[in-house]
Amino acid sequence: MVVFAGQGDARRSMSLLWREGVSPQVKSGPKPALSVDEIVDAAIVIADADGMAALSMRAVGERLGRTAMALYTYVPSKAELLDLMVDRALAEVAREYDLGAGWRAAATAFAEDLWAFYLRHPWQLQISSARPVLGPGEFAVQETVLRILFATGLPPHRIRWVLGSLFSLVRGSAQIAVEARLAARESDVSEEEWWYTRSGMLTDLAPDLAERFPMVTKLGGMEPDPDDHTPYLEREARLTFEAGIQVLFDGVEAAITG
Amino acid sequence: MVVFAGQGDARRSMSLLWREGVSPQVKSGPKPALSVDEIVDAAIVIADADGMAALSMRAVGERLGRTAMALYTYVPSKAELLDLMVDRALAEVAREYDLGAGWRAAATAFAEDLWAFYLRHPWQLQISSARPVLGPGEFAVQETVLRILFATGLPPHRIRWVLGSLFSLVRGSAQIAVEARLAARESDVSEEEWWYTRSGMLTDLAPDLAERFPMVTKLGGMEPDPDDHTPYLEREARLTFEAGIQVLFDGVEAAITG
DNA sequence: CACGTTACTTTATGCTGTAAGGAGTTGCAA
DNA sequence: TTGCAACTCCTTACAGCATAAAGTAACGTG
Repeated sequence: MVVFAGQGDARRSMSLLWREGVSPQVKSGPKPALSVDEIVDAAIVIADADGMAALSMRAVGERLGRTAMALYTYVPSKAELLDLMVDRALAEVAREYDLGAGWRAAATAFAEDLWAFYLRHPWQLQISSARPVLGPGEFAVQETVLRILFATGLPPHRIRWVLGSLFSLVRGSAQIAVEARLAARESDVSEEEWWYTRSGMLTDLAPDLAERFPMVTKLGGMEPDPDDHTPYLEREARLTFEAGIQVLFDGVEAAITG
Repeated sequence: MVVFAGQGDARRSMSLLWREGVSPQVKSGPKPALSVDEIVDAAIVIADADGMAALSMRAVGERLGRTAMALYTYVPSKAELLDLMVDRALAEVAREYDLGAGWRAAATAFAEDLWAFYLRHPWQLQISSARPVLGPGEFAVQETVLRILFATGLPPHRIRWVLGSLFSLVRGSAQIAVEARLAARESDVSEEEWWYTRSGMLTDLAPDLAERFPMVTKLGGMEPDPDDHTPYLEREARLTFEAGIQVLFDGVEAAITG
């Protein structure tokens, strides 16, 4: 199910997000052996490697040689930890795109990087983007893409939907690619096996499939490319991504000239 | 976190999905007081009303006056129940679209209906579309949209990415709208309050925001429309949806003539 | 050296999905 | 008619989850 970021206690969450360069006040008591950053990093490592389902407070604690409860000294709750994960990961997205070759080249490069980012951090796609985290990482990404999009010369109200569509297309197609991988691993069944088994059962259970759904049949299924051993769904997702942003950018060009 | 459909035992799941018109064999033992359909319907009601987080086997059982374990007589596990929910809900999507006014009008109407469907059943967006359920409902929806898209005259390999982009755009924008609502309810904070609180804290924590992120500032935030009291994010999502599919369909037209 | 503050642990609570086993009901065969 | 197998449904139990509450140990400052 979807995880909502931005659900924890607002003030605590936000001050953790924007804690950049806060002078560590001298305090009594034992020295903290951990740090928020260490915890967030550990959580990201777990989520990257084993998926969101494996991300428990116990797991993060264990990875740092602590109990789950030890984390609560640093982080108010799991919700805030998720916020911090999201924003910290976003910080690694590139910020500088050369606009010398035009906005379209830069926008395409950005979309590529964002796609790669989601493949590196699949769990990002499982976190709702409706309630933004409003951390420095997220702002930086927005700033980056907006600098490119404003180079089109379009007014803000147009930029907004371009932004929305761009993220929808990248997230949507990346999700297919990512979940194809995740699902394969979670169920210990490769994509090929899965499809093979399922289509066999389908012809058993609904032998009239081709007549009932002629268009689906006409579209055809996986035709493996002997030269490309990327799993089918992932390749399909990739093609959708490329074609999708092309069409979007064509639309932007039309809006500019029209 | 994302829920994977299609993860349960393949054979059992598929035969439940395609059980249409299976003759109920005479069996010994007490008459079943429930049915798979009743269970699936109850689960959908719960998910519609209270969200995926509230959908537990105990909750479904309770709604039917049974214990959680009673459900396991009808359904092998929660994973299969999710498959059945997905496919059954999809069955309510309209199937007949008039192609008399051209593919574009029909495709737009379909996109509208799909958007409305996701707003009616927000939990659908929380289920991965990477591993399709392969049930009759899903096939019917695919058949419906493909009948429209094949009316463009484009070859299958082009239809595929149009299909993918269409679903990405609809799902992506619907997700924003839907999660804006969900998050508001889950946190007992209205969208306006949430934004107000957050932006207040932002100016406290990062007073140089406007200088650091000039483009974000330039894009502007929520400008409430005095005539339209739809929440901001939902309105924004709606605009993205409309503009997104327009651009997509423009691209399709270009592909046809070009 | 005592005391307050802080880091961290243990224990406990109420959720979750579901395995295991038992009770009760029904239809068919002997 | 009786016995039995098949079936529905229940209770109990378990592991794993987030996290509240309370306790212990370490540390800096008075």
